[in-house]
Amino acid sequence: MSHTYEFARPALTVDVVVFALDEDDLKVMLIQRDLPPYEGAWALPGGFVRVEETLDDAARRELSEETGLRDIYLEQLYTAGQLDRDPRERVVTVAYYALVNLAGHAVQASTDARNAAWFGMNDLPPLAFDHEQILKMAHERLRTKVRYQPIGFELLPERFTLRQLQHLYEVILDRELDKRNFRKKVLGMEIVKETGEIEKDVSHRAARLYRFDKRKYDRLMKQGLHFEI
Amino acid sequence: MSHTYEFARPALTVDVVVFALDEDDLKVMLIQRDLPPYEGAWALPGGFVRVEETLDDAARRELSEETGLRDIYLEQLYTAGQLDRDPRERVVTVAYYALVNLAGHAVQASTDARNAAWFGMNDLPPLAFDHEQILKMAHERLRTKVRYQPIGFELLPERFTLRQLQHLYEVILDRELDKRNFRKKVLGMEIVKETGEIEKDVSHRAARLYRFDKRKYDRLMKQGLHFEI
DNA sequence: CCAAAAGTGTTAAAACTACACCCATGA
DNA sequence: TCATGGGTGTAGTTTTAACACTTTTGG
Repeated sequence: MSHTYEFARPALTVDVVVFALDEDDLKVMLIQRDLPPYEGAWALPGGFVRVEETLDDAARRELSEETGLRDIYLEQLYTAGQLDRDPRERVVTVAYYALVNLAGHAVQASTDARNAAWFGMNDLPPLAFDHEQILKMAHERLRTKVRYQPIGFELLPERFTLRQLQHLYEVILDRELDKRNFRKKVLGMEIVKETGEIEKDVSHRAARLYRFDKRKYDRLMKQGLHFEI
Repeated sequence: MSHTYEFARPALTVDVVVFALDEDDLKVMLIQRDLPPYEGAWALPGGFVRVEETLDDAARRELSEETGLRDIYLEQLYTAGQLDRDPRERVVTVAYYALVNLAGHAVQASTDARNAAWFGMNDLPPLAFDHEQILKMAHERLRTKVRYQPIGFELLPERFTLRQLQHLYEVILDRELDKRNFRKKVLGMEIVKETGEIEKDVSHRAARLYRFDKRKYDRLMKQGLHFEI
């Protein structure tokens, strides 16, 4: 069954930059293409938007189909519409970025008979289409947004140590932070809560585990809290 | 001539929120629709993206056709893809916002035989489609962005007084600023330059005219300046 | 007992806030 | 000469940045 329109229409796709955090690195999930164009090249997960689904739904569906990732933080980034971004025809893509914590979401990468894998941000292969550009924008957005919105917590397990949190900011902002000042600031904002538990299976003194207190954060925001790391 | 595709495709449009600044108010340009749906209702300027033009080009073209505005600051906002945002069929729209200075750009509103007019942000008519939502997002974006990016200057004439600049921030941020502190801060950042000229035709002491120094701003940014009002 | 990371305060410098008066100009 | 906004400095407070040692735990 085919569809006919009076005027030519661009095809519409979504692409998703999925970030995760490692002991030492910010990672991105990429997929190896098994069809032309760019056959064999690595690309962002994504695909065509169906006419009866929203953009967000399309992004989640593609992510789930191609990487097995589900129920993750997802946010629209921008829409790329250069004329020649796809050699086949005019394709406009709505780019998203997503944040996952590696521990919680098993990397059951290749569900769709495709090859999916995590790559370190400093160790990226050449990418298909304009995906390198999209990835750069996503990285930049993450860097700026993480400073004034508590989205970083999405990259951590539900319970985390302050060192993990600090490490997250250090990796994303790409600079070292002072341990005492960082803890003072985070604890002073009162948006993380002690769980009463401590780390397990570490070969040194175990750190306290905290939890992000979204309820409190929302309350403080309403009162005009200026969250900033 | 018609176009046929294997799968149904959403229509793709652009819509633009054009902001301008008044002596006392933030204004938006709206257009009265002369066709269904929402015939007679006010709406954001915008229209269909042609298959051979980029999204930015489409936004500029529509703006020029419908409002006569040209060569203005334009930035992509987000893409709205709810299923029912247009009663006719599935339409995905890429929303933009634009900033103009009222003095420099004659409001030659209705070129396209349409009715175009400026509305104060506190005096808006009901809007067609989801345009109220888009406008709200644009307003919010302007408020947040203006604080850490010098886009506000786009709303002023090339030469402006510090009071105009302060007024701009007061209107957008919706709070009063202290005159001395504001001037200290702006002048301290060294991103505005005295022109040597002063205001004309005012019935009180004439203020000095300044100019935004983009060259210097870019230089300072590279050195890691944290611009913030 | 060693290695590894947890946890903890103080001080100096910088940034921010609040605040009031005289000056220049045109009507 | 009056009304209108232009232009200017200081002091108290808050925020930030720099900095080092003791504690706990497992191996």
